[in-house]
Amino acid sequence: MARKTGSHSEITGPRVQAAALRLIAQHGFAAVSMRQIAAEVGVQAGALYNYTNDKQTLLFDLLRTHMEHLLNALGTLPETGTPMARLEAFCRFHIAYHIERPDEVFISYMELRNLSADNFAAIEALRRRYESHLDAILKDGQAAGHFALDDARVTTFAVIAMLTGVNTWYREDGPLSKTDLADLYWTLVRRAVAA
Amino acid sequence: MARKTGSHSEITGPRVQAAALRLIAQHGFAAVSMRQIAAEVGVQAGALYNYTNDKQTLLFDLLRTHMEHLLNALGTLPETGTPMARLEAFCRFHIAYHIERPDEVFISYMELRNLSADNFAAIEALRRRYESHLDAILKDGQAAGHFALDDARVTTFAVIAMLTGVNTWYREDGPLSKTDLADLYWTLVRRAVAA
DNA sequence: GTCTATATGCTGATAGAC
DNA sequence: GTCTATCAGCATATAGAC
Repeated sequence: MARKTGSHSEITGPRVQAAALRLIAQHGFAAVSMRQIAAEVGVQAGALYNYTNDKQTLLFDLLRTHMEHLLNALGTLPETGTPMARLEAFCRFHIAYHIERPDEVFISYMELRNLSADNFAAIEALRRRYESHLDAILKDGQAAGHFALDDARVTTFAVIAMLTGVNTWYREDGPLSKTDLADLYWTLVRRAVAA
Repeated sequence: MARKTGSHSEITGPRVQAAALRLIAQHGFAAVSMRQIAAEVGVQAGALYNYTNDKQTLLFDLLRTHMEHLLNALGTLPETGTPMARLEAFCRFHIAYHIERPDEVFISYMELRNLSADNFAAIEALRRRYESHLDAILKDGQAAGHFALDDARVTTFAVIAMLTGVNTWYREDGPLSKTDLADLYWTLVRRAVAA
């Protein structure tokens, strides 16, 4: 299998994504230059444009890929069971996924401002799909009398904000195991919504 | 009272702060240039350096001022009453203050990355002082048997994240009044912590 | 206190050699 | 697919006139 001239790697594309993700999470999109990303990968800046049309597209692809992975993973959760069981599964999933991918989560909240209008709309649509999953669970549980909610939509925002907040303080080398963590948050959510 | 030569305003300093706040909240610190801030104020870029040593200091002063105002306002809350009453007062205060100053809150979370190490440490210390206020209420209520908390520290993080999340979706021209909003969040918090 | 002018360096992106 | 070289523009910050 002949390589093309000058190719030193079969996987430069993913390495560009990984470098961009790490650097943008650390310094912010506007503060990171294409040259910095190239240096992290070990190529010259011009070579990056074999893998992205421009810097904006690079950011958009990072966010879109993250949201699609998140939605795919969400899709593997069982859709049967009581609303309470489904809510617990969602909460544990959300925490586990977010702890596992802090950089992706971080830039998906922090860099929305730096998306073009079209790209922003696309990411927001994916985010709404994710939130609507929780919203549906809450409304089902409300209708079945398992939950006592004054406003399901607000509860969705509140629960997601609370759970996502773990990324601002949780450290894997700290005193709490991931199971402890999920148990603590689940207890808070359960008590907040239970009838 | 003689003005100095070329002075066109007694309040350029505050106007610089306000312009920087608005632009940074909208576009991000690294994406906003001193020229943009100057244009918003109506002066040339060089004139900004009469009011700040450099761009970094401008950001730091915005965040420090916000945190100090927040702590001062927090200090006006009554420190007497049951832990439940103090918790309710804190929650309503936090939501009201954050809704009232969305730009300041936004940059205080988003631009921490762009602070120098020393400046970051200073802002983090102020933030910890704020969080410790809620932590103290939770621990008092726990000790008095009014709250049932598995972990007061985690509950502090969870409650603050949940309440701060209002800024990501709440709009004053939407269907919910500020009172409705505070009532909804307070209900969630109360049920999550009550014994 | 604000202006103009400038020093110095970095930016995103492209062209063409290999 | 990666390199080098380059374009045209904008960045922060400062100096000195007024």
